[in-house]
Amino acid sequence: MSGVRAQQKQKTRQALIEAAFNQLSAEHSFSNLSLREVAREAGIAPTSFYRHFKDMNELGLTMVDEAGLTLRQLMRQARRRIASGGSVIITSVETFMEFIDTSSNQFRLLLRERSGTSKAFRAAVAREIKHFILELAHYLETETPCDKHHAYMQSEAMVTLVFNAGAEALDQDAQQRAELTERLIWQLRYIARGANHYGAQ
Amino acid sequence: MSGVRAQQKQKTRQALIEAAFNQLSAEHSFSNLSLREVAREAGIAPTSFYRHFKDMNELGLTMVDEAGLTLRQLMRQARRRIASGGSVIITSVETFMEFIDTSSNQFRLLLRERSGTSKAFRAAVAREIKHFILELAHYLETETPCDKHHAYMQSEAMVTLVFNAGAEALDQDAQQRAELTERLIWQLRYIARGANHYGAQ
DNA sequence: TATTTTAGCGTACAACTGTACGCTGAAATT
DNA sequence: AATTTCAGCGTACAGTTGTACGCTAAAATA
Repeated sequence: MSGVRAQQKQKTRQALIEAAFNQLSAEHSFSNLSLREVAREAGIAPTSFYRHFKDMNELGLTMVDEAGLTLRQLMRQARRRIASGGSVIITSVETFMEFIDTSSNQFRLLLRERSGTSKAFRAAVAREIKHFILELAHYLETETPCDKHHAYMQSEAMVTLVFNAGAEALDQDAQQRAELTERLIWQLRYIARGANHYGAQ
Repeated sequence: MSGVRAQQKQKTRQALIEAAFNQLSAEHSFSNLSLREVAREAGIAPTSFYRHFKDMNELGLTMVDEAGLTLRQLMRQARRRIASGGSVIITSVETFMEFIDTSSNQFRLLLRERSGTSKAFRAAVAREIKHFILELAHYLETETPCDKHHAYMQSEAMVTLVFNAGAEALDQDAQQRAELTERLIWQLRYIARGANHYGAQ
């Protein structure tokens, strides 16, 4: 097992995924990508693409999974920072902004396919975001005086705002981002305050 | 002035715009549209398209303007309902959900191009949304005990949540929408509460 | 060692795209 | 009435797309 052959296959499969991510940008979305372009950048013949994916859709879903994984790893790291004494809101926001900065194409994929033309894509992204919401909701439920239902709604609102701020940040310079982040933090405070008021148990 | 000729030109121009809107759907975004398909549906030859728009981009920007106009008109109507004694939050949310229901393709355009591949599109959509935020912020500033800066942040957060809920509603049935709307209303209450606390003057 | 499996290639093709170019007939202008 | 303007058309072309098909060489298996 894991012979030379399977190893090489895995390698070009990954090359395809990376080629696709590389071609994403502010001006290029996944649905604009062509199978041929991706294959070209990955250094294989167009027809060899099919040895790895049934079609571009399958590649895309794999990419969504990968982006979700990256995000989850980053947030796990954030939780560690929080556990060792950081502010929840500020640490989470900082971590998310880091994700947007260092993995902007992965974020762009999630952002765009969330409202894209493939139901499967939309569902996949929604699933990733839901993970997120549930994790945060769990935290809020155990660490703040907020009942389960309100914790969920609070979490949902917060994740929505953070995600959206991330989208805006993509087009902004450092100065604008700083202002955006500051507003975002206030807005998260509003929600925390309101939820703790209505949802106190 | 307004001769037979100019009138006919205006008519086919509108036919192009409507053809393009008709071709938008859950599975078809603006960037998937082809000039030829749009021209075909509008009943003109592909090359005649250029008599009306420089390219598809110009058509798209016109469509964004039109969608923004529709939305603004709807919200003006909502303000009238509020003035005659309705709840601000509930009336606004209901009006927005109505927009999504009756003009789903116009909403889809705004939703997708907000994070699309054309900077001009993104800016155009951002402008429409900013209108919205400023209007609501003005209302909050005059009608609630909240200073200017906090009124703006509150408004921004609220519009973001409403817009995002609209996006989710697109894929949902009546039952799910009702639940979503209920959550949304709670979330808006959180924000109102929190903003009034931190921003009270 | 002999056989089977398979990642990757090259060729080929039909479908579609945007758009350049020149024509036409009717409306508008003179 | 003579002239100009111009919305819309048809033809044409080069470029790109996805993918069907059959081949090859090397790795895996027997």
